[in-house]
Amino acid sequence: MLTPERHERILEIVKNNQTASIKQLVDVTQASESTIRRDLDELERQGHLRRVHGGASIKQSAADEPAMKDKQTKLQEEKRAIASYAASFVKDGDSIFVDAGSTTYEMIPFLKQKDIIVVTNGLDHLLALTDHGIRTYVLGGLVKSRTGAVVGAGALQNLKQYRFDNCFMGVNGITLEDGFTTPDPEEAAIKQRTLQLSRERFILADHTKFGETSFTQFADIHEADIITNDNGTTYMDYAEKTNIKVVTT
Amino acid sequence: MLTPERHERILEIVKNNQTASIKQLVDVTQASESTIRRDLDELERQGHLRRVHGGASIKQSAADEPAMKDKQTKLQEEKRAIASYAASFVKDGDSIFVDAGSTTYEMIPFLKQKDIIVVTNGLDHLLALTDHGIRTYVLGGLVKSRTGAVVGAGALQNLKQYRFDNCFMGVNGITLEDGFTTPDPEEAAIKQRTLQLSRERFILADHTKFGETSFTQFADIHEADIITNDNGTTYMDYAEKTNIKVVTT
DNA sequence: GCATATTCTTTCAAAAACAATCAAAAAACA
DNA sequence: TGTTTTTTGATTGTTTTTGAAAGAATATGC
Repeated sequence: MLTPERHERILEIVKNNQTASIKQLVDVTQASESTIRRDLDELERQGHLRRVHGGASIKQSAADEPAMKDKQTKLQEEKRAIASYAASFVKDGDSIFVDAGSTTYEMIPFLKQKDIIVVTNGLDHLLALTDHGIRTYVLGGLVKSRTGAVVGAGALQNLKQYRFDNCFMGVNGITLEDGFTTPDPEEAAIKQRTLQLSRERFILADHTKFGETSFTQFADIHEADIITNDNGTTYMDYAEKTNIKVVTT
Repeated sequence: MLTPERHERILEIVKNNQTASIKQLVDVTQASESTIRRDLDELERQGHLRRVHGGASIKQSAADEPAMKDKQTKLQEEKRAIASYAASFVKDGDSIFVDAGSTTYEMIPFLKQKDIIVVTNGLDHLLALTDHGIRTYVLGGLVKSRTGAVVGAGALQNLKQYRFDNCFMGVNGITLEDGFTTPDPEEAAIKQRTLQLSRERFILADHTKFGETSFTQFADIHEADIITNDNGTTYMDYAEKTNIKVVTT
């Protein structure tokens, strides 16, 4: 059996059973343990599976335990609900800023019908926006490969030429004391400047963001409206200091 | 058994079984191992299969429709050869501009190893560049959904802050009289400005571009070097007016 | 927590496959 | 027919892959 064929078989077995032992794979492929081990190392290096003691298992990304996956999709649904609600604040003729990030990304399908101008610093957003036929401007500057966000001095400079009716922003942490926080200072700088240029300011946040604090603050709690959803939590504390819009899912 | 017949048989076997060993093919064709090896090398070179240790396997994701696709892939290979040659002009430490367009897109894999800064106005380029871990800046401005290119007054303004060691540009038409032409005036404006900001200027053009004229001229024939490939054509006329680099494929 | 049993990593040598070369055979050509 | 070119198969030394073995690391059972 040739190497690629063996790899195929291994991947197939692992995908079907979620997991496979070395012995099992030795039986199937008629190769030695050493060879199987080397194969598994190689396949892990290529990111096709995860090596575990005694064999291999699928990468959690594929199809994880129901519990964990459920949580993931649930959060996604939550984000979509928030995004849909957020999009309802956009009127025809508006110029809006859509920040990089997964929650704001969900807004894009809901913006399709509208006659608007969108500025974004998110790479993924760009493609989706133009795909939906939305008039889109991209912020110029350095592209961070990890987050796919445009940042840096050039981007800040570039921002100055724009004024927005609304801006929509993701966030990593929200507390009454520390306000809105995010891990990356460069992205924070963009957010901060954008807020200054917008008439209406919306922060999109699912329930996991409340009570958290991240590295860099980009605004006080009262400087933007929050759009979130009903998750059993009450946001009374926040309602005193800011305008918080809660959509029920 | 004649050579073409042997090739047919080999391809057939590989396609049916996903994979085939040298021994297996020796049995079927009654040819020697050396001959089979040579066949496999040849067939791989033609892109029909993938050579692996011990034999051959099908090219993953290969849906072969020879007729229609052939012309397409041939042009693609031509573009890749040109792109590879073009990339060889980039040195460590350079700041370069890579224009939107399919030919320049092919350059990206060849830029991977280099320590450079890339500015681009191509959306597809952006993703590929960051994926390859290249330090990338995007031009800010309006995104044209059809071509995925950033254009407009903002982009022109944005360009002013940069200076390039090299710029690499696609083109739609090249003639001695009309110089370099492209259909979209807005993209032409970007090209024109970029040329002014670059120390060395390269136009990448496969053989279909010569003798054509498109709507908007962005440079005279002598204002940039041409990188193209040998396609039986002689480019003597051009050599008198400009620096034309021909890579043989 | 300790002893036992697996499993892992590293190393090494054998086996298989490889690329390069060359001369014979076949085919093409004149 | 004789010459040239191309294709082929055998041979060589080299590289890659493989399986086995020994000691280290990890998991398991009590």
